Amino acid sequence: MHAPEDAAEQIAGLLDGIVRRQRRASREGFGESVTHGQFRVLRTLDHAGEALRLSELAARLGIVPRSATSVVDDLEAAGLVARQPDPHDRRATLVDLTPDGRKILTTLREKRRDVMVTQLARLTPAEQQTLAGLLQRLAED
Amino acid sequence: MHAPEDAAEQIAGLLDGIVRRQRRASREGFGESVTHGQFRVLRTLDHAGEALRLSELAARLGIVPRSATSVVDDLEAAGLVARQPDPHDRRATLVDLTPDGRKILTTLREKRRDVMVTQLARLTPAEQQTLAGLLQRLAED
DNA sequence: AAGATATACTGAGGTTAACTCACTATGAGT
DNA sequence: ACTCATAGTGAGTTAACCTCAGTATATCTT
Repeated sequence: MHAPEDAAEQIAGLLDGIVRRQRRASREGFGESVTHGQFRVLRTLDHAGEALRLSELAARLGIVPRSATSVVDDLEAAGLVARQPDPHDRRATLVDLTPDGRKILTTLREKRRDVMVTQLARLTPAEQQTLAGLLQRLAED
Repeated sequence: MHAPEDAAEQIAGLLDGIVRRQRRASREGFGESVTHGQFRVLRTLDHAGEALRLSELAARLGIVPRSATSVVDDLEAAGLVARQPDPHDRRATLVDLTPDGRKILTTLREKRRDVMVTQLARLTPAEQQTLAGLLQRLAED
């Protein structure tokens, strides 16, 4: 009747479904404040711990620079990041979190954590550990 | 400097990144033929093993019925699914795979499997098993 | 010191995959 | 017969990407 799925397909499907639901939940959780894409930028900048070139930011996000421009535009308009010229290269722009951006990131992280925690509660801490480890290896470039 | 991420956030980030890359890869693999959303419809219909009402299809995909209408429109235009009136309810429409749809699904599955297999090769079969099990539990409704 | 080539960003415009709101047709409950 | 709910769709919007072309600046070559 219908073809069987092997392990690879099954995992692909599961990942897809989980992320889909997770993303919807955080969209609702974030409300008006910030989109998922904007959140990713904030998170990346915070993780970097310093101002990043727009192109470097794009690379870390896995998107093309042109796409990063737009997200940064919106975040800048909202006052959550700031652009400044790169002193070493007048073509480049450095992007950094503003204090407001840093503040909101903390809130968003908590909200997202709440969402995940509900789902993750089905696993024991040890299992979560295992999962994180396996995913880490899948995620390696 | 930057706030620490706990396990939940870390897992959320990893899932997000993996799916992002996986989706890009299958977009390239699928080429012109079929989009990811269309693939999901084909897969769901095949998995159901029978014609589904549009609303039921939407529910299984986790999208609102209106969104399913559009995807089905495109698939129908491509001859991969067919709509037929539900004999028991004249408001409803049943959607089913056509032979062409079934055929293309097989091809796409293989392509997607190829993509996943590359990534998954970093894990042993036993680890894949473990991962599938953990994800399964996360995915439960 | 020019000239060619490469890099950094952005304007314009397109696609996918969702969404809401409002409408029509039909079914079900009182 | 009237009301209310359900099934699908037209119209229009949003987020998150993309490509292609253009301008400004940097770097390399001769």
